[in-house]
Amino acid sequence: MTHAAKNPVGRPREFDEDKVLAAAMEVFWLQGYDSTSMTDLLAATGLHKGSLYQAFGDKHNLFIQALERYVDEFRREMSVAVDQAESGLAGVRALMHKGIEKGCHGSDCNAGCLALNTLVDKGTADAEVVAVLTQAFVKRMALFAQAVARAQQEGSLRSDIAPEQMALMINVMSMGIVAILRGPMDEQQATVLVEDYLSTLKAT
Amino acid sequence: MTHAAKNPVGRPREFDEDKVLAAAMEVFWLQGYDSTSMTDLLAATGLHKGSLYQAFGDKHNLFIQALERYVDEFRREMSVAVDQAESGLAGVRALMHKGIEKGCHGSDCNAGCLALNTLVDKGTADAEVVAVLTQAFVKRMALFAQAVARAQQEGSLRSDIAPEQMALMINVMSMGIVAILRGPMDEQQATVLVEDYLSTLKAT
DNA sequence: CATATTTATGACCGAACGGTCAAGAAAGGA
DNA sequence: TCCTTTCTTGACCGTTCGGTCATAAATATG
Repeated sequence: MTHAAKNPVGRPREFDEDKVLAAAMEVFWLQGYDSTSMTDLLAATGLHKGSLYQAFGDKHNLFIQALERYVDEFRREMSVAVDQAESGLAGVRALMHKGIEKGCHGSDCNAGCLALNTLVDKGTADAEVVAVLTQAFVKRMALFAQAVARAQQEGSLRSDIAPEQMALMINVMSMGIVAILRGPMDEQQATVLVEDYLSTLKAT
Repeated sequence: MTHAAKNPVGRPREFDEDKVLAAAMEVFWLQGYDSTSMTDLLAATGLHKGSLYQAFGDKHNLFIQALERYVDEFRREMSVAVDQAESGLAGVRALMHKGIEKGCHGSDCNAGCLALNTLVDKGTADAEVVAVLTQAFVKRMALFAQAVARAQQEGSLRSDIAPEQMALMINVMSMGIVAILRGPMDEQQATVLVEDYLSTLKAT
């Protein structure tokens, strides 16, 4: 029975919840969960301690919300990219490029992917994180599988591997690329790698 | 001028340095650097605070040594695996399997790879970590490239991609697999994925 | 205006952190 | 035996951590 009240009683918020969440997400993204202190978050959001806790709960809660925001935004971007593609193959390529682009976020261009960073960092230890990430993974897989299936129907990708399986493979390769972007590989090399990889998937 | 003295002056160590390092490595592996407290390390090693600090320096120093131990051991295992292989293709397969096996270490079978975990966690922020990991990466690449080159010469892997580039690609795929082993994928699925992937690399 | 309700502010808290160090114990050398 | 050196033990330290809460301020309602 919680309908959004238009004129809520009490002192109104002085901050934009989503802007705060975006700022928190950014910090978690760049620094990781453990390395991000409440002090960092307060500085980034501009809020004071009480306000942050009252609005978002504790640090872990805030992180979960920031992570959800991230995966939603990411999926939306990927969805747009694949929808704009003029072919299945172009869609697959766009998805992989979007991942690289996302991983090359920020000034140092090696922040990586918050979802992947979190997965590798926390593994299966954190149940709430697992829930968010698995759901995100399923949706992401659907995007990949759809693009792959289309490309196979168009005859541009080989058909000797089931679309779901190929989608998984491509997804995993994407994750590998994004992971290594954190270290010894740059964006350009990653792009080359994508093309090399796609060449192994093309129909003969 | 530091030749190892056979009868060093002073009270002798009561612990095996390498055993302690192995224990510390294990904890860092399972929990990650930030989530591992000195208390955890003391419990795992059985040492007391002063001894640990006196023998290994501070936490970061201990971690670097543990990481070095890890990558050395890993590389040795990979080297053995590839040397035992009866063909180039078998070597490549063995390398990928070794990575999975390593990633499925421990009871929960999802500890991942300490090197990869560290790369994703720290990125380029920690200079000493970067140094260790880049050197390890180079050596690892050499192993992969050698196996790939052999397989290409034997005609079992396609030759339209330069061995170094294909080695990089395989390496990245391996990393992706190990990364996702931390989450929604199990060892068996990973093995299937390896075969699917190798099928895309085989010479036609 | 009075009251109820919500938010803003920042002082404050206990716990845990990484790290230090003084005192005692165990060895070799003189 | 006594001294020097190294290692062991664990008490101790200052800092930072995540988190709480009392108070003040701002709005809607009556």
